[in-house]
Amino acid sequence: MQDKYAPADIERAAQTHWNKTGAARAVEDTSKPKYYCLSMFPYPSGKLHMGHVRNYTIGDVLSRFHKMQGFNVMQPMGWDAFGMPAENAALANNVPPAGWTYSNIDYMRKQLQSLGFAIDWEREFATCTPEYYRWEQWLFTRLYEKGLVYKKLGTVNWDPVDHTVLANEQVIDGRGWRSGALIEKREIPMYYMKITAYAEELLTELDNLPGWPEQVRLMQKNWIGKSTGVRFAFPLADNADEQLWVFTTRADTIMGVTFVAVAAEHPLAMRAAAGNPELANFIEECKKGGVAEADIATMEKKGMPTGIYVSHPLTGEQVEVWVGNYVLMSYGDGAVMAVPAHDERDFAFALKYNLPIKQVVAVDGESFSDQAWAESYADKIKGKLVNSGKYDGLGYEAAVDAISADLSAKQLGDKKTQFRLRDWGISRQRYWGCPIPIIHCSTCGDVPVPDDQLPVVLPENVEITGAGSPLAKMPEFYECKCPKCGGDARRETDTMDTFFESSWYFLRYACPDNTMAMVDERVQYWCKGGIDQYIGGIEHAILHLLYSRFFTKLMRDVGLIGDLGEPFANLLTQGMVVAPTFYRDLDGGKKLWLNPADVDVVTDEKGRPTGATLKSDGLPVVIGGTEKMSKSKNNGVDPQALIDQYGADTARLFIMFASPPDQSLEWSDAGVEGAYRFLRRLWKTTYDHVQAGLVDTKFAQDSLSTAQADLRRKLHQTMGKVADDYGRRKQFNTAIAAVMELLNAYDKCDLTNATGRKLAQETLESIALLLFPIVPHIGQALFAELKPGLDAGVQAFPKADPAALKQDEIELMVQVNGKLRSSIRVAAEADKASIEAAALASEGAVKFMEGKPAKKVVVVPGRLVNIVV
RNA sequence: GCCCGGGUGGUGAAAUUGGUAGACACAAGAGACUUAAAAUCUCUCGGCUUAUGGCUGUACGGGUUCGAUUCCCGUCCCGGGCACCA
Repeated sequence: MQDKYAPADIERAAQTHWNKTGAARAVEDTSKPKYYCLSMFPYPSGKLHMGHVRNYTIGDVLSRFHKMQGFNVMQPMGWDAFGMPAENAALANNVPPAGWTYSNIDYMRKQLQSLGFAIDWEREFATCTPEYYRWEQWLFTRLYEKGLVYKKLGTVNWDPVDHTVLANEQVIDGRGWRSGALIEKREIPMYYMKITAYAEELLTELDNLPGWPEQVRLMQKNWIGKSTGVRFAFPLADNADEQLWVFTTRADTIMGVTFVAVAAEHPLAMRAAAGNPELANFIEECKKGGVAEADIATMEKKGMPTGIYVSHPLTGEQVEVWVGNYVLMSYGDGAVMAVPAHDERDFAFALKYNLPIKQVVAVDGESFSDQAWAESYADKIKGKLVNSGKYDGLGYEAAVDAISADLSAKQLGDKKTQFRLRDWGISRQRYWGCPIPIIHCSTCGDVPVPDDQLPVVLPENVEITGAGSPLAKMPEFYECKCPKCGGDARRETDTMDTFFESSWYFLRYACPDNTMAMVDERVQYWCKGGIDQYIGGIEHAILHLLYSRFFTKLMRDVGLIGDLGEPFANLLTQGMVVAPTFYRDLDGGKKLWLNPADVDVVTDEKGRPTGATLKSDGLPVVIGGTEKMSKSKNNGVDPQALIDQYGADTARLFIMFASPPDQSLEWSDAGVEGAYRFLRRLWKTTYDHVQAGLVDTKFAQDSLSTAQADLRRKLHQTMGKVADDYGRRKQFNTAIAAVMELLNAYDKCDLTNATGRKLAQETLESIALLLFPIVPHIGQALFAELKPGLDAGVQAFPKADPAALKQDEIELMVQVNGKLRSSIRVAAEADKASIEAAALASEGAVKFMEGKPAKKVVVVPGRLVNIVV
């Protein structure tokens, strides 16, 4: 055995061994329970970042642990290869997106392999290849025929200078990121997936996902946003045949309506604007800015009257229609009733424009008094109706029932269930994505590309200019014949949202080699009951996970995957790896983001940052917020240096030890040294034992000294704890801490006699196996030294021996009035009365009871005694 | 703005079901070994204090309880998502 821990050597040897034995190869085998362990596949952005290392180490620990527990494990890997960064790189460096992507994949694959993950590389694929995306084109045409894909107008960010559609990320403070031009909203035709048809199932099935974090289920539930309310109409004052429809969850307040607000794009607004230049200007103003909801929701609420009046459906009273910049055309009917007395936003709006405020709900008879009252009252309280004619005195539910019944009788409305969830617009006016398989024919309309003409292959020789859609400038791509009539036609030049690819890749891993079908029966083996563990960033809690659930249901209903309806049985959402951001302001409001590795942070004596300078020029830079590591903020930390210097095991150990997986992790280099030191110490400890000679582990429990029995108890407690931490709690930091404690105890224990050496052998063998899932290379090497010829990865995970766990005497804490005052040692099986007596007699208890009698004594078995005086 | 999380020593964190707050580490300081350095080992390490003890302390303000980092109400701050970043 080498006396020094040499990670480079043992990692190379272990990886060679695993490759040679096909250790990570997954083959269907019905004799064992399967364990499909999936980590979210990476976007090939260039090189691995810390978030990847964290994500894939978690997956690897769970995979290796379950393999040792007897499962047939599959851990695949692939590439989410379409996306904007490839086009950005093309613009910046004049490299073709395909070439850029494939070379990134090659580099990142090597990095993943150097980390020693037990990945079945024979299942690898990239989503940008026709072999992959042809199947989603095929599915798209099936869904189009079923009516689950349809075309309608959608609103996008339009850059009027570059004449191009921008992603929300490319709109910075309302301006285009390259042109600096003020962004406008523009409506263009797009294809939509009818996810709302599955809203109810996507919602109810959340209750059948006990393996998902409550947090994620709640976020999805709120996102789908089922609400029951009333949809009703205001007839137009000058033409009762025409109606303005709205939806409300507060139909009880309908008698308090003092105006109606519509979106700028609403037909009524457009009509009113025709003869009203001022209003037309206002509507134009509403079109300024991007489409991101966060921006719309935080901007100043503005409005303007249209001069159009509608009749209140119950009172016939005239109510004016306003245009409001906060009303979204894409929600419901693009119009809302306004009840300033009972809605915060309406209240603020009414105050600003001097509109009437009419209280119609009261709690405990309180009546509207002043502005402050209304602010605290609005939107919060349901009570009894007042000022509402025949509805006075009714509570919320009775009022909604009565009002909706009256509306229904007049055929002006009814109760309705509404979802916040909107259909999924999938058209992108970009190049590096999957072409939408539709052909536009002037006589036949939109025609899906027939199966025998699939795939529609994305051309790879392309010029990226940043202005307009590249495919729309390539006649050799878009000129085609109509599959129906054979006449000249134009191919769709939009590509699909890249969420399309990531919504089904996990099913394709079961059968990546199938050239005849999207998926096959192997999905039934690997995905039965759902993928056993899915691991990925919490930032995907809503969109990616919801789309994947939706796709699974779509594919089920197309008959592709049997009755599989939910893709992920267990979900672990890892926290973000975050890092500080640094920038310098450039001309035109742009920012130059600087990598933390290139910046020196200046701190005060308390360790608080006071400023930062760029290493290369020593001049100050601005410290931004601490945010998730991302390409756009240039705050990613490259793990490669860490791997090169210390080896994969140290990198894996450190990142697992730094914090529990679901917590966000602020990156810092400090502590890496400690992880390395621990591995070195473990190596040295094992080396010392091996040098003294290997022994067997057969000995009688009662031949151990008290100290040795204590160590052996700790060893077997640690086995239970680590298995529980890996399997149930998924808290790897505490598992590592427990092994560190064990090694500390080992060092302090005298193990020089014959039994002691056997206990040493037992302890070191166990530690190698306990840590194997986290640090497999050193685990493999140490176990092979301790048990020559044996392979750590195929051993059963250590299991605690009940005889070792037995304890005669235990320590209990003694509190007086809830404060810790002393401790007592009692027999493990001592009864309550004798524990109470011992506690009352203890020195600390006597002192702090000050002679007063005990009013009450609480005994918590195995923990403490609390004496109340 | 809305939805979801989080806030514990100088730092990362632990406390699993309401029961010993700070395990395990990092950093720092002191010492041993060494010609010296590195490595290694030992000790100290929340704050205050009249120090073998006592008081206090888990963002802040309240509450429930014999007992609260944990449960409830309110406030502040930080992070994630908000439908075209992935």
